[in-house]
Order: sequence, then structure tokens, then C-alpha cells
Amino acid sequence: MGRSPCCSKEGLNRGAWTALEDRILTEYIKIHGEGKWRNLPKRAGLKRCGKSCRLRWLNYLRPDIKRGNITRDEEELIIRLHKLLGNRWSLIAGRLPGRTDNEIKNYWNTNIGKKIQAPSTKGRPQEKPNPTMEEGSAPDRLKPSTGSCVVRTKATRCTRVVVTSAGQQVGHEVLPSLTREPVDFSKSVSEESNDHLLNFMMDLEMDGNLLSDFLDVDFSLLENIGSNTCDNGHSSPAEDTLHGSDFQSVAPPNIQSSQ
DNA sequence: AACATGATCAACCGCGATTTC
DNA sequence: TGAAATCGCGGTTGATCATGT
Repeated sequence: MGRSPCCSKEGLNRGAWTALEDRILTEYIKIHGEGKWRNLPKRAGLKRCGKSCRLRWLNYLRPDIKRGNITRDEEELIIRLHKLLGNRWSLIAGRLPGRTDNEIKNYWNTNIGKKIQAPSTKGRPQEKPNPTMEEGSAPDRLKPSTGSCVVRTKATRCTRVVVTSAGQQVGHEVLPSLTREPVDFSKSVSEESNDHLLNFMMDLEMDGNLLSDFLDVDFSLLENIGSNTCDNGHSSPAEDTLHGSDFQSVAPPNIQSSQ
């Protein structure tokens, strides 16, 4: 199939959005709702491709977008989720209410990823401290050794993820309205652990590759993070680690996925 | 003050997945 | 059932701003 040529059509605006365009798009979506991106520009009177409108709305205009710096808690969550999910930014963003996949991706590339890749002590590239971070923020402590970080250039697409409350099973029914329901993974979910771990992996339909990557994750490293995470009063009990039963603090109680 | 370099992030690109006909 | 249309995702680019020399 390939890509649609929408953005290369002549006569369409490209580049930065103007305030007027923003207003037109916002007003239109307020009235007609999201979706039908292809026809939206024409109907709304915008000289933009639908793709561009969708992106602008999702990443910038949506009313529930949270502006401002990524907090330390958010950063730690991002790190932990990235450890589990790799570069599945949309999935990660789904666990951070108000944050967009683009924002998280950018943040990872400019902050976390850089820090993680940097040599542990010296030779670290000059880095601007995150204003919201204090010394010893997660990435500094999280120096994953040797590429235990899962980075896939092409992530397996994982749509139709259904998050339910703990222990509640939902069949492989598509429930779009729930697919991005935010869940607070900072809380420990339940006692029964290994079952959840297995369910989580199965629910994500991990292929052999992903599973092996997952099993390569250096959990002891994350355990250290948990035990060091206290300089701002942030709790660092075992529930913050990924080790063993604590996996649930990151893994959703139930995630069901069907491709 | 002027230029070079680096950091940030909004926007675009290309492709696979899904939906529609 | 298969092709076309559309959507959504992750990777990349480039404009802009900040900082260093």
C-alpha cells in the first residue's frame, strides 16, 4: 500500500502551525469530534493534510495535554516501561496521562537515552540538568550496563490492548475506548505475582525475540534504583522494583492484546 | 558582538496494520 | 476475498533557541 501522498500535495501548508490554524482545528474537533482525519482539513477549511491535523491535535491541541517538564516520577516510569516495552512510545504514553508519545520519544532521545548511553563516570556529554530533577535522578543511577536496554528499531505493533482491573479477565474483544486508559503502575497491584508476569507476557503476545530480550533485562539493576530512590522522599520500597513479584508495579494488572 | 556548536521539540516521512468497499 | 483507503506508529529532520568561544 505505501504511504498516502497527502502531505506532498500542492497547495497545502506545511511547517509550523499558525494560531489561526490551531483555532480552526480546535473548533472543528470540538464540534465534530476526532477521527475522519482524511476529510477533516477540507471540511474544516484547513490547507493541511489530515495526517498533519491529527498530529497537531494529538501532540499539541488536545485539552488534556500536560505541559511542562517531565517529573522525576514520570521519568522513572518511562525508564521502567521502556525497559519492558522498548520503543513503543504510544504504549508508554498511554501510561502517562497527559503526555504524548512524541513528547516521551523526544524526552527519551534527548535526555534519558543519552544518559544511559553515556559512560558511567567520565566523558559524559555535557548535559543540562532537568530543572525538575535533583541530583542523582533516575538516569544517573540507572546506568544499565551493557545494552540490557531493549531498543527495537521496529517495534511489533501492539494494538487492541485492553486494560482491566486486577484479576478481571476480558476476552480478546476489541474495546477501543479502553485501549489507552491510564493505569497507575506506581502502585503495587496484588500479591499473586508470577501468574501476572506470565499473563503479562502472554497478553502482549511476546514473540521469541521479545521474550528473550525481556529475560535479558537486568532486574538487579532496577532493584538498585528502587533502593536508591529516596532523596526527594519518593518511596523506594521493593514495590518500585521490577524484581520478581514486584514486576506488577510496572506491568499492568491485565493487558490483553490481539493483533 | 559575532560566530560555532549543541539541545530541544514540533512536524514530517515512510511503512505496517486495520478498515472499508 | 482482495484491493484500496485510511489510520497510527516509530524514526528522522530541521527550525529555533541556548550556551560557549
